[in-house]
Amino acid sequence: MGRRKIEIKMVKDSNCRQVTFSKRRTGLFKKANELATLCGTEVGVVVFSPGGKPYSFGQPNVESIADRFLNQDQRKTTTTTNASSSSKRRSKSEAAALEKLNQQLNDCMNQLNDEKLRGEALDKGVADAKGLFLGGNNESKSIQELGKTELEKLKEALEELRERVKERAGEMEASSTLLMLSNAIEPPPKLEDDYVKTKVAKNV
Amino acid sequence: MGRRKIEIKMVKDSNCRQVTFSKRRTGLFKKANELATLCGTEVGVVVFSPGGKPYSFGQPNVESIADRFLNQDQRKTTTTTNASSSSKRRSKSEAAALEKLNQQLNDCMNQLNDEKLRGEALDKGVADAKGLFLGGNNESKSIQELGKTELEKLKEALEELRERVKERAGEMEASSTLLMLSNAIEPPPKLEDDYVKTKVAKNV
DNA sequence: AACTACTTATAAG
DNA sequence: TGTTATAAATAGT
Repeated sequence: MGRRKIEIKMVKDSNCRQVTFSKRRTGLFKKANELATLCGTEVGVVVFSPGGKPYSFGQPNVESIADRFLNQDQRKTTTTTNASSSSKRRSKSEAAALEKLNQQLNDCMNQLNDEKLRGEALDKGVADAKGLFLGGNNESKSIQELGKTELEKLKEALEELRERVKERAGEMEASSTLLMLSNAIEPPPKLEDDYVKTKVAKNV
Repeated sequence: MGRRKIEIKMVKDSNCRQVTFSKRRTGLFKKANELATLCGTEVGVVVFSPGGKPYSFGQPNVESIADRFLNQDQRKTTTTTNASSSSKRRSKSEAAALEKLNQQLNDCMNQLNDEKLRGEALDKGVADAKGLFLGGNNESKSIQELGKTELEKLKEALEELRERVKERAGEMEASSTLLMLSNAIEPPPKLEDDYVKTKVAKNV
């Protein structure tokens, strides 16, 4: 949200870090207040500055939030997010907290696994797509995998390309690429072939 | 930050309120996490939903934040803490286990986030690749984005395709697709064109 | 500390 | 739940 995108990593320069801390603490408290107001809920936030000084926001006040949270009723289901632990109240609830964290970790790892599998599938798809154009030695297979609708689209797209070639016959990459296409598929007469090679040489 | 500016007042419709709560709780926790990460500081947030359900975020965990805050902040309580503030007597091993789980969950969620971003990038890449082939009206731009090396590869790939066409002149999809290619780029004489259309009709 | 150009969050659909 | 137009937060100055 600033002049540039930043990575969410520890800010190295301690001066910048202090500035960032101030700005973002203000923003965080503002958000907390809006949430409490809009939804009529209790919200508590505690932050320690890089120098160790405590800052807090609370609706109605931090202490009551902390107490309510720490002493919360065991009947309720506590949902925690991210780097958090949960409920309190002697060892009984601690066991529950551990169990719940465990469950969250489990869920998270499952999701991570799913995402990884999806990523791999996409990698493969991208590789195939590249192969189809630039690629290797499985063209007919790939082409055969295209559906009829896709073949139609391909045809249309290439017809449009042909028009472009006409329009901009003397231009750069696009044109010479299409000449190459033409050359590769329907070898032109010898002289034409040489002409094409000359054109291509400019761009390759 | 939405389609319209809203007043920061209690949202009347309880359904909308619940939606707003969910979105903004997510946003608040994200901000809290960013602050903690960017500045290397401890941050704790506790929120109760309109239904009274507690949610929390904590770096490293809410309880330690709460304890640190309640025990250190002398401004409001001169007397030492009572029942509510003391989780110091939690056993060392439990604290360590909790901390470790928290760290694992944190790591896992960061990885998950990375994977999701990567997956989105790949999705976009695949979509672009499809557009390049089947696509719309930005062919020349896309082709111009190909580097010289890629143009070389494209040329080689297409030359190999031409060979295949020769070899398997009468065969199915691959061949007719290539005939379409040819047709699209270098329109054959009328009679040839009709022939091609007949061939294509079998497969489209 | 104030200013914006940009990113991010989110209200509405 | 996912999308999009717009408001808001904020990084660099």
